[in-house]
Amino acid sequence: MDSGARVGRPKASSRETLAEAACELFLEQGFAATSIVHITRRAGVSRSSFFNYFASKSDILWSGFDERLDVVARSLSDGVEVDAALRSFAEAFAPDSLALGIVNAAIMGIESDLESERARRQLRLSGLIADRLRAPGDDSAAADIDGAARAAAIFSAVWRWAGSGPGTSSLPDEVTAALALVLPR
Amino acid sequence: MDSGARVGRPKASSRETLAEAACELFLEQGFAATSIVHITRRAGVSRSSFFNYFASKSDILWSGFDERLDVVARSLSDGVEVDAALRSFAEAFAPDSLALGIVNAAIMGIESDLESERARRQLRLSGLIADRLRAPGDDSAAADIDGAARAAAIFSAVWRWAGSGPGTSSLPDEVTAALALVLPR
DNA sequence: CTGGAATGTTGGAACGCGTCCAACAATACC
DNA sequence: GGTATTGTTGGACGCGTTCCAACATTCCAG
Repeated sequence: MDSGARVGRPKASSRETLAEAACELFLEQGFAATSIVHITRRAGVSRSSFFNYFASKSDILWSGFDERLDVVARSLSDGVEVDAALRSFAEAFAPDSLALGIVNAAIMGIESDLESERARRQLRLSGLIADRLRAPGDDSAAADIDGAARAAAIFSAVWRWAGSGPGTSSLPDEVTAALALVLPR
Repeated sequence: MDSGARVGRPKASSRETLAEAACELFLEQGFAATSIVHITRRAGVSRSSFFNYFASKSDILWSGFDERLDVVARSLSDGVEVDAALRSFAEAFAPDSLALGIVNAAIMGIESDLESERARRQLRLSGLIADRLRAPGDDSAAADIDGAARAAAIFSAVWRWAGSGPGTSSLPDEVTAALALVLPR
């Protein structure tokens, strides 16, 4: 558990610096019109450095979410109960760039990008849950369907929570409410 | 119902020609390693012409599927019953580039692309169904969840059908079986 | 103090996708 | 033959993304 860097050249930037610069620009000129050069210029680093911090442009919005999703993936493959794993996802998720993007999707002009990226993650979560739910010897689509329903509940909750402005509602509450709507088999 | 072109320069190619050339190359060298220039060269046209036939590279695989999905979208917004609309989707869907891609996903190296593109469409269908299902005055996540479950059933059926090799199973049967697994509310 | 070893930054090249456009080619109709 | 129509072509452009070699900054061991 190293708290500070010990050796080597210290970082000249950080994810936060870049994400902040990026979000400002997204709000000012939109996502598509903001190039990576733009972002790095405002953050005071070179274009090459960007990819030391984010794997792609959309990663700026999704990296926090993805970290949480990775934790859920591990929990699920470690045998944690599905609903427990999903609820723990909600508890540790803080308002971040993604929430900002959801609220200001129209201003940033990212409705379509947001949908694509959401879709990928929702399907991923769906598959993770289905794998955990699949009964041995049952190769039917039942697990896929249940997984999709639960994943949809989670994402619907996140969107509702982000859309109503952070603080107005609690994500764990939204998740619990949505999961309660999933029909038990 | 115009059967033949009347006026103007006749087409030098066709979607089929391009799709065939593309699929051959995808099988030979993989999807990522096959550039659009590659495809058009084999098809005997110029690179510019490609975009007269397909909107993107992945469109080669998905255009047939998307056409069917557009029909479903229209049916749903025209008031057709959800299950009827979904079943009619299955009836008119023929083995095409997409089915080929699903079966040979590993050879083509498109597992990840296939997942992304599938995710987008599945979420789209999910939303279409949810909009049709949403009861007036109910702004809960219930419709989203039901939509996701049904969309998952459809896509699960398509994948099973394509994966088992066309001819082995019938897509309408797969769809009916999968829809039967969706729990009624 | 000196010289690695470790870590990070930088600029540039390269590639492919997707968009746009003006020039050109082939067809049907008058 | 002229002309409107439809399609093709080549080229240019911007962007995201990958790769890499050169360089900079820090720590630590001798």
